[in-house]
Amino acid sequence: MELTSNPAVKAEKTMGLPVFDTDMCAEDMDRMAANAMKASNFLKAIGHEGRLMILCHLASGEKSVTELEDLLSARQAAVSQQLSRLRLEGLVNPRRDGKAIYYSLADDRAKQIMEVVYDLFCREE
Amino acid sequence: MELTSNPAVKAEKTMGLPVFDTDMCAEDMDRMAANAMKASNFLKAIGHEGRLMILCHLASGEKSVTELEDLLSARQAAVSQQLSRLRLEGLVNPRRDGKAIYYSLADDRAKQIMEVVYDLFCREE
DNA sequence: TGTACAATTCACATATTCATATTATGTATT
DNA sequence: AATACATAATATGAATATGTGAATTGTACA
Repeated sequence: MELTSNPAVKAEKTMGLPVFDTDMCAEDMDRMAANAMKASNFLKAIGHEGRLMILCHLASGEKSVTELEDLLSARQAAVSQQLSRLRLEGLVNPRRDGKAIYYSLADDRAKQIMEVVYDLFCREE
Repeated sequence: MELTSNPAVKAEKTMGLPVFDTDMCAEDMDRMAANAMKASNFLKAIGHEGRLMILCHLASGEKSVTELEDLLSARQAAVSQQLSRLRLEGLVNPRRDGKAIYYSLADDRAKQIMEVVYDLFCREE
C-alpha cells in the first residue's frame, strides 16, 4: 500500500490497497509523507498500553475517570494525562455529570483500528 | 472493545467487538493487559513516519535498502535501523541477493492495519 | 462560606526513542 | 588476498514520552 490519495495511482492488486512503482512525482511523495505523519501521530496515540486499555474499556460504554482508574489500577494523574492525549487526538469525548467526568469514544477511527487490533492480538491461538 | 479472548465474554454489540462490563475476573484482566502490551508494541513499531512509509513501499513489492533509501530520501543508517526494528517485530523479512538485501512484508498483520490506516488517512477529504 | 470530592495541570525525575557518526560484517570482483 | 560496495551494529547525545507528587480548578453539599 502507499499513502497518496492520487486517483492516478495504479490499479489495485490483491488487496484493497493501491499499488505504485517508482514513478511517483514529487507532489505525490509530499502528500504521502504528510499522510504518513498524520497516520503515525494517530498510531502513536493508541500505541500505549494504558491508552489502548482505556479505549478498549470505553468501547463497552462511557466510563468516569475513577472507574478507569480502578479498571487500569493506575494513578489518577496518569489516567488523566492519557485521557488528555486521547482528547487532543479527538478520540474520546468528555461529558460532565456532577463531580464526575464521563468519557466515551468520539468517532469511528479508534473503533476501526481497535477491531483489527482485536482480531490480530486477542482472537488467535 | 476489550482485549481478552475469553469465550465467556458477553455477546457482541453493534460492531464485531466483544463487550464486557465490570465483571471481569483478575485472570481476564491479566490476559487483557498482556494482549494490550503486545498490541501496543506492534502499534509503536508502525507508529513512526519512516517505518510506516517503508511498510507502505514494501506493499508494492520487495525493495532493497538502497531503493528504500532513495524513496524515503533518508540516510542509510537510519533506514537500516528502522528496518532492524521492523525485523525484530517480525513485520518484514530480509532476502539476500548478492550484495543487496531485499525486504518484503512478512505477514498479514501489517497489511491489515495499513489497509485501515489508508482508509482513515489517505482516502478522505 | 467551608469542606470534600473529582479531575486537571504543573514541575520534576526517569525512561524511551531517535538521528547521527562510526565501526564492523558479508559479498562480489579483481 | 585485497578492494569496493551494501548492509548491519554499536555508541552517543538530543529530543520526546511517561509516571509521580503537589498544587489547582470545578462541583456539590452541609
